[in-house]
Parts: sequence; structure tokens; C-alpha cells
Amino acid sequence: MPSATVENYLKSILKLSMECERGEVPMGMIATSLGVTPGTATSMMKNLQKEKWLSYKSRKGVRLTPSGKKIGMIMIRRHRLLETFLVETLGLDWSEIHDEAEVLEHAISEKVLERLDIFLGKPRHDPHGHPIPTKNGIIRRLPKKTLLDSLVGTKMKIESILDQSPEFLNFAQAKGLMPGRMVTLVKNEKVADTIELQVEKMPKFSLGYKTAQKILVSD
Amino acid sequence: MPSATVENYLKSILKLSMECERGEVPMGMIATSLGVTPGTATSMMKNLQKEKWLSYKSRKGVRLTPSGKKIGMIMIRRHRLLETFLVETLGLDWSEIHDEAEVLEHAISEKVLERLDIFLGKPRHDPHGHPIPTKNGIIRRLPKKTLLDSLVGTKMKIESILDQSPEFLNFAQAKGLMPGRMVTLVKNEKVADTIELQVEKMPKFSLGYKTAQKILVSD
DNA sequence: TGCTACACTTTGACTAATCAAAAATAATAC
DNA sequence: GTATTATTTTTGATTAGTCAAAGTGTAGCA
Ligand SMILES: [Mn+2]
Ligand SMILES: [Mn+2]
Ligand SMILES: [Mn+2]
Ligand SMILES: [Mn+2]
Repeated sequence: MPSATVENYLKSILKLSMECERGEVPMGMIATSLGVTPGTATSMMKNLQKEKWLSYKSRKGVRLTPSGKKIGMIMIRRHRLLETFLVETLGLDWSEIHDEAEVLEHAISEKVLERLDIFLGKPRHDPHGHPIPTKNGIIRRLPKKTLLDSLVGTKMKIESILDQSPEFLNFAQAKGLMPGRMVTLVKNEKVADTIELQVEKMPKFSLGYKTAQKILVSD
Repeated sequence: MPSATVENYLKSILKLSMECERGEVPMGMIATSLGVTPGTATSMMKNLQKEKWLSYKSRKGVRLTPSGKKIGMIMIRRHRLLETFLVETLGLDWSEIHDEAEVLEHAISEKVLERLDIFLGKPRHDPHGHPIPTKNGIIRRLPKKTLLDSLVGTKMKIESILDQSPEFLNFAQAKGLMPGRMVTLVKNEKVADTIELQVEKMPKFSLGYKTAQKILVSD
């Protein structure tokens, strides 16, 4: 029923509402995240409210209704299952799958998606370590801990990569920064805004604080 | 570059031009085949001509240019490879794949398609026996011979099913009328407009003339 | 040769999605 | 507590794709 455009809006709003834990998602974030002008976002919010997918309070922001949340969650599931398929089955690189999935997610039916899920063995994460929601919209929460929130000398398991840009993903792959790998924090140079890392069987390397926060880990 | 709508138009026009071997494809056929009103088809033809995908002569019809033909052929390839994937890999029934492929064909990139082609082992037909064009747009011609064009008593190989409707495909499957199976023409009752068939290891059954022409065969 | 169907084209209207630019409001600084 | 800045909303316009209904052209028949 919802158009591809509406699916994108609802998915983005859901992701924003899960990230920045505030009551409403502000207009500006929505416009930025969808790459449209603020006016476009405002007018779309009115349509989405009319369809009961969210409630919109002028100059405050937007909150998804259960039906809006459901559609958003379905889109996340489609996106991540498709990304998994593209890497696991077709052998594409994890840096090139996001844009492909961004389009395919609007074209795949529930029936085909469920077959794909079975074919893939009901995976629980996509190639970037992001959890895949169940058919019923249940999603595992990501750990909060980033590379920055750990002590020098501890060995951690990489859980998830938050940055989706091809450039960063290529870099991360080259350094061994991939979900499942073990990594040790060798040094933390507060003054230099830098940490030094060692991924198992790989040479050491450095990462800025800002970038380090994009790698989620568990011990 | 072309929108999904344009892709559908060019694919349909190409298929029509291959079926009814006439110089130009008439407007009426285009409108019918796309399920739009004649006026819509006319105005779209002007746009497509502007983009140099075809030449349009008012009240005569339309002929694809090489670049239009190329896009149409790419769409046929995408559609048929996707149908093959849906049946071979995901196990959907051959009666339910057409509509799925009709949507997915606009969402899959060349890169993913080529991976899919390799994954499937470069198939030469889709599940209905239709030839899959090569990457360069070369397509095998279908045999002209239908079930009607054969003599009583001869055994033939089923090559292709031209009717795409789920109802007919379900019926055909139940009777064993599928590409690759051998069939014998048992009787031809001209006055009753009917032929009687026997597919190997299956009970005999009858088919009207009109329907019989939708099954292509070779000896 | 004129008439009648049918095929096709034109016209005017509509919807979804978008932008640019102007207007309004809220937040922050001083 | 005003002035400046940032955010959001309005307004007016555009584009792609569509339909309904009215208008036009033509092929074949009378
Ligand atoms: Mn998308
Ligand atoms: Mn992802
Ligand atoms: Mn299509
Ligand atoms: Mn087919």
C-alpha cells in the first residue's frame, strides 16, 4: 500500500527514533536523513499523519504510530536480509550492497522475502553486524559499548559497524575491522584524539576518536 | 536512466514487435499490453521519441531504435533471469513468479544481475521455456511450431508455454504440460475444435484449438 | 462517392513528490 | 529583554504519469 517513497520515510524515521532516544523526531533530522528540503519533509509528514502512520506536532516533531513502526520495521528487515543475500549468496563486497538493497527493498514481496530468509538460514545479523528484525518486528538491541568505551589492554569482539559509507567499509575491511573479529585496544592517546588497535593477526593501526565510536564491541 | 514506467513500455513494445512481425507496432496494441488508455500511450510515445528510443508516426505506429531495443532486451533478460532464480533457488511455483519479476526487474542492477546469472549457471531458458537473451542482447528465436501444427500420432518435445496467466499455468502443470516433457497428439477433432493429448506417464486430456496454439513444440 | 465504425489524438484535469524562496516561529546570545 | 540566528512552515511552481471525454482521421462498405 505505501509507495516506495513512504517506505523510505517510515524506515528512516524509525531508525532515527531508535538512535536519538527523544520523544519526537525533529523535522530537520528527517529532511537531512532523506536528502530532501525541509519543506518537502513537512508536507510529507502531513500526508503520513493523514494515513495514520505517525503523529505530527508542528515545530515539535514526529512520532510513529504502531502501524507506522510496523512498516518501518518491515523495511529494515527487507534491507538487511537483502544485504545478507548479496554478500553471502552472490558474493558482492560489503561496501557495495547498501545502495543495491536500498532499491531492492521496495520491490521484494513478503512471500519472496520469507523464502529468502529460509534460504539464508534465518540469519540474525546483516554483513555489517546489524540485527535483522524477525517477521513480527522484534529486533535485538545493539550493544552500547564502542571502541572508545574500553580499557587499554582489553580484548573485545567486534559486533557492528555503524558507518555505511563505501569508503569507510573498504578501509575497515583492509584493517580487519569486521563483525566477529577480536580486537585489542593497545593505546589511548587522549591528547592526540586517537587510539591504537590490534586486530588478531593484523598489523597495528590508529583510529580517531570520532571514528572509533562507530565500531560497537562486546567483551 | 529510463524510469520503471519507460522500461515497461520499451520491453512491451519490443515483445510486440517480435511477435506480430509487422513494420510498426500499432498504438492500440501498446495501450492494451500496458493496461493504459490509448491517450496515455500516445502521449508516452511522444516522450519516448523525444528521448530517441523509438520513432513514432501518427496513426501508423511505432518502431524501436537500436537504443530502445537494447533497453527492451535488457528488461527481458532481467525478467527471465529473475523468474529462473525465483523457481530454481527459492522454490516458488512457476505460476506465481511473473508478477514478482515484473517488479524486481526494475530494481536489480546490472552488477547484481550478472552475479545472479553466474550463480544460476547461465541458464538459457526461464521456467516457461522462454529464451533468456545474452548480456549483449542476443536472443534465440522460439520455434514456430505449436501443438496444432503437428500430425496425429507424432511425439513432440514441449519447448515453451506462451500463456503467462497463473490459472493456465496451474492447469498446465497439473496436466504435465511443461517445457522438456514429451507429448503425443492422439486425436485432432476439427469439427469439435479440439485435440487430444497424452503427456508421457499421464492420463490423456483435451485442449481447445486456441489454447493448443499457446504451446510451442519441436520434434 | 459518401457513410459509418473503429482507431487514434487532443485537451483538460488530477495526484504524488519534489524544490526555491519567502514567511513565521523558536532558540540563543548579548 | 531585545537582536540575531537557526529551524520550520507556507506558498507557488514543476515534472511524470495517468484518465475521461471530446475531437479527428481513415479503411472499408454501400
Ligand atoms: Mn529504499
Ligand atoms: Mn546495513
Ligand atoms: Mn515491469
Ligand atoms: Mn516468463
